[in-house]
Amino acid sequence: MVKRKSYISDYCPSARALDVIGDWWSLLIVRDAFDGITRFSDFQKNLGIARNILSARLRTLVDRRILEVAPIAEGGARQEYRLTRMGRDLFPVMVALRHFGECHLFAPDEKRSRLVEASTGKAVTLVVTTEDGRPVGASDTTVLKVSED
Amino acid sequence: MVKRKSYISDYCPSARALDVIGDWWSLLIVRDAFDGITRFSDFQKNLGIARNILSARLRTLVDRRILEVAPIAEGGARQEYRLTRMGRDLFPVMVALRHFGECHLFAPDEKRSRLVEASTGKAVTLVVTTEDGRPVGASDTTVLKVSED
DNA sequence: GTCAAAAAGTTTAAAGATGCAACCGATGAG
DNA sequence: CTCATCGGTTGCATCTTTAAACTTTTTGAC
Repeated sequence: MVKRKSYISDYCPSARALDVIGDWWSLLIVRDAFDGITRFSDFQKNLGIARNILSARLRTLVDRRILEVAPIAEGGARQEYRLTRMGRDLFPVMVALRHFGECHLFAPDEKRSRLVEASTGKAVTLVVTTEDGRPVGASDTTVLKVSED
Repeated sequence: MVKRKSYISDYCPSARALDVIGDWWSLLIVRDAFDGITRFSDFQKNLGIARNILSARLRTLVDRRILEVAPIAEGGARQEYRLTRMGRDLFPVMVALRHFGECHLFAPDEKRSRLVEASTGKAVTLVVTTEDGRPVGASDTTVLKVSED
């Protein structure tokens, strides 16, 4: 979609992820999809995005298997956009962004929406851990360059 | 930086976060900063970004308190860009993106870089949990619209 | 100390992306 | 049958990004 130097994303998983959902609108569309929005015009109204751009973004998100299109069930021939399995796997990314926003981008007394567990109403957050479950911070970690799996 | 309808990010923490680091280059710069890069020309070489854009992005990242500028220690008058406390708090976002990339954007046998705990070499990952530590998935959660803190 | 090269930008013109409004064909409501 | 709505597409004006040239300090080599 956007023409860029692709050598950046050769080996780095974060860069490849950004290649897929790194432009301004894509993640907002995904956020709305997590909120249950499925229709073209609902995305459009909610985001205030230009229609041609929304159309292009939805197309590339479908191409990249983040969303899938299906005809709406009840009789009609209209379509709806839903997150694929892969799209739903962006959930931690959304939670991480939300958490960052909550911590740093709101005045203490400012109104905001909150993400909670549906059954208990408890706040949802996230932790970075090693594979055996111990929490780690940025400074405890290092990136191994280009290793075989 | 980019002119957008700002009513999108009125109350949603994810949208505000995207407002700050949601454009293509900013998160890549932050990723490099996590990798220890501090100098203008190192960012430029590593990313292949146009210099004027890098200059603009660094400036806005500094304005938004993600990065800070300081003169380089050893005698010189050159500057270096470092993550602030707030910038380091983007770590979970980077890990989430990296994890998504690793799971979905590489062929099984393809070479890639990996994020590990420095002291043990164990893989680093992340979990979405409730405040009391139980893991939850996207479908277990719901967003409460605009609530007072 | 001098000269050359690199660092860290700024400027400018062309190419590409985005936003806006108008238009269009297919449904669906009455 | 007629009209409004949905889900787009097309064309045009505007804004952004890029690439490449040009400054101005700062290093480094001799």
